[in-house]
Amino acid sequence: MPKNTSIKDIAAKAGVSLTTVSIVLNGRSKEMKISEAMTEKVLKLADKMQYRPNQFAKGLRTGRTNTIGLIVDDISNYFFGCLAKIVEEEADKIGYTVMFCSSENNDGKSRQILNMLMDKHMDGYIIAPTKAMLPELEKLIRQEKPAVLIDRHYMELDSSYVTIDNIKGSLDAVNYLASKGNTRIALVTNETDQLQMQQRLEGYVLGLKKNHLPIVQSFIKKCAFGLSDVQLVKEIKQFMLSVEGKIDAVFFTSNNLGVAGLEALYSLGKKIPEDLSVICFDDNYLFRLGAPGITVVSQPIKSIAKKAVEILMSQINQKQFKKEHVVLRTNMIERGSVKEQV
Amino acid sequence: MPKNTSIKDIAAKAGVSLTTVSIVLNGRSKEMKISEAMTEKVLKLADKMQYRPNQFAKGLRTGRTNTIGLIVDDISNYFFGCLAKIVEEEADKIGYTVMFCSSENNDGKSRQILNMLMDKHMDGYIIAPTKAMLPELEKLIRQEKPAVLIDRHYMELDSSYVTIDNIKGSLDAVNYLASKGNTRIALVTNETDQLQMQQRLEGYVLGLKKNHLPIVQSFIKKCAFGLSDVQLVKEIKQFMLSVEGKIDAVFFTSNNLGVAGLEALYSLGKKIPEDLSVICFDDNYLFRLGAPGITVVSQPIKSIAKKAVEILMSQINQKQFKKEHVVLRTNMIERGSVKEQV
DNA sequence: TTGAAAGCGCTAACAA
DNA sequence: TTGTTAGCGCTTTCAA
Repeated sequence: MPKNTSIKDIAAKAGVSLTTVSIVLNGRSKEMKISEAMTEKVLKLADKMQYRPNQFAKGLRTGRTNTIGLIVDDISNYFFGCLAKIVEEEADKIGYTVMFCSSENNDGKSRQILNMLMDKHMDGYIIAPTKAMLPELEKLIRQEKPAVLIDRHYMELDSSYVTIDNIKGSLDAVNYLASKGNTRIALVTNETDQLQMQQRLEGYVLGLKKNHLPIVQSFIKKCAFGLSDVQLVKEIKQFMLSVEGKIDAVFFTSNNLGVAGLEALYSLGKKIPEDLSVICFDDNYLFRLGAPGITVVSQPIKSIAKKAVEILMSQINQKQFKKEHVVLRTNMIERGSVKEQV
Repeated sequence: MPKNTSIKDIAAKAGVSLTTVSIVLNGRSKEMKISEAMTEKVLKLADKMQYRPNQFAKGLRTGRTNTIGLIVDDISNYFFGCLAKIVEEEADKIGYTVMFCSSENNDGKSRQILNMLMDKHMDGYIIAPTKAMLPELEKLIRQEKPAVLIDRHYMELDSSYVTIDNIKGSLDAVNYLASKGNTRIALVTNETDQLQMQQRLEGYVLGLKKNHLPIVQSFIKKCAFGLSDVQLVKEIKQFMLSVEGKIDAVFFTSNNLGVAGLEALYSLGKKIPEDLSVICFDDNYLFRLGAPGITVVSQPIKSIAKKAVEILMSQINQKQFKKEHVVLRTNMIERGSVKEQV
């Protein structure tokens, strides 16, 4: 293994000291009044010798890694995949790389990944939090490490976050359904204490009230978290059978519930929107096309990611540690899955 | 900032030397014949003092990071998203984290990301390569760094890889279409020198020949790489218009071409499969459901990811450096997008 | 069975 | 304007 060239090698070759080389390589020549000639010489040598700084040594000294840690539920989910892509794009623009972990909404894993990332000294963290990681999260905040929560946050945790107005989003969905004459609206959501899901439920209830529609408990299905796709479809199918003929619309509160829900509905031979109006929180390929396209409450994924990186960077670069709370608005995209009831 | 506890702190507290602590913490007590009592004491102390090893220092000494670098085209793509998820799962099982970068099939970015990851001393690399990164890739291979290419590889590069039998996959698709009586089969692929795409084209041509069908150049559309979604749809739309009435089936060679293609077809008011049979290489949410579901040549994503990690680990752990070439088989999933022509 | 000390490559305080 | 040196936290050789 031919050892990489180090700052020392360059210094030797150039006949100057380590310091000089270090200064030049860090672009502080001007500041430190290193001569043009010297600077030039070192730079050229570094280039010729293919110098690449050793990030361990650098990190050991400076504590910085130029790396952002990203924790999401599941990188293969449409929402989080798109989010990760933008985060990576934005990070790349400013010379950062991204290390990602999926929490899988699994308590055990949640607990350890944040520690794992902290061990690796991320410069900042973008996290879709789970309850299980709260203790670690508190530690992070206490140490004033740059961190931004996304998708949801915890009231008891004084952190920066970028979320969306979930209540308004759900409300929009119900209002829309109601405006088309749908009066018996079912909800399919997750059994969870995550804020965004609770808020989506809340918006649904609020929407029903505002439109003077009855709130029927048996129209609300809360699926357990962490079910396999197959199980999820099965659960939703059962639910759909239990409310057959009693409802005229169903509202899914996330894209993966929507995908599973559609599978359930198709397998029951339901026609959308003839037999049932469908609306979904979150977008997905499947909803964009498909016949019919599914009307959705779409999240501004790009803005969420950009804002999160932006806040993170301001925390990383300024020593002053400002906590920011950003709540973005959702956007209804009308497609063909809602029937105009007569 | 309260400094983290170091090995030194523990040594001081325990009244022993650094060495002893290091040995114990690395689980080499037995081997080094450290007394039970000593071991116990150090371990307890480490736990109580919340010791977490400094990865920089460790890396600086050992050169290892317990991190895998993953380079894909686009993390938000269905195929790569799923792949990334499994890679992360597998890596997690063995105490590794994953750092990912999207090449975006962009030459400039391709060239730099591998260097970026190498700077960060990944223990191994899983890479969907692009032509632009060939020089870096060669360097990697020359240095015998653990690396596995996925999805495609380069003949001129003697590396480990995990791919699928693209020719056979395409052949299956064409055979299937032909068996249903489709005789005028168009192809929508990318303009690229990537092996997998060339092989899919090759399989298509082979399929036509085997079934004694004519090869019509104007039935083959090669879309430029890196088009935006909107542009892609537009291009495919134009193509579809140019072959309107002349074809009875179309074969898309990747999931994102398929998604764009469906959008194009829907916007032209085409009914699938009545107006046109459709088949696609690669799966996607959209194809699984949707009315009708799209018949696809599906890739064994899980196996690809698992195998890649497995090979990587064997390279990382054994000093002996074995290159492996794995070619997995695709799997036709019949859905409703192919018409039985009469 | 344990300890002392060197050194991984870099930065920064201090000296010249 | 440039050089010397300490030290970041860890592993490992060598010595005791």
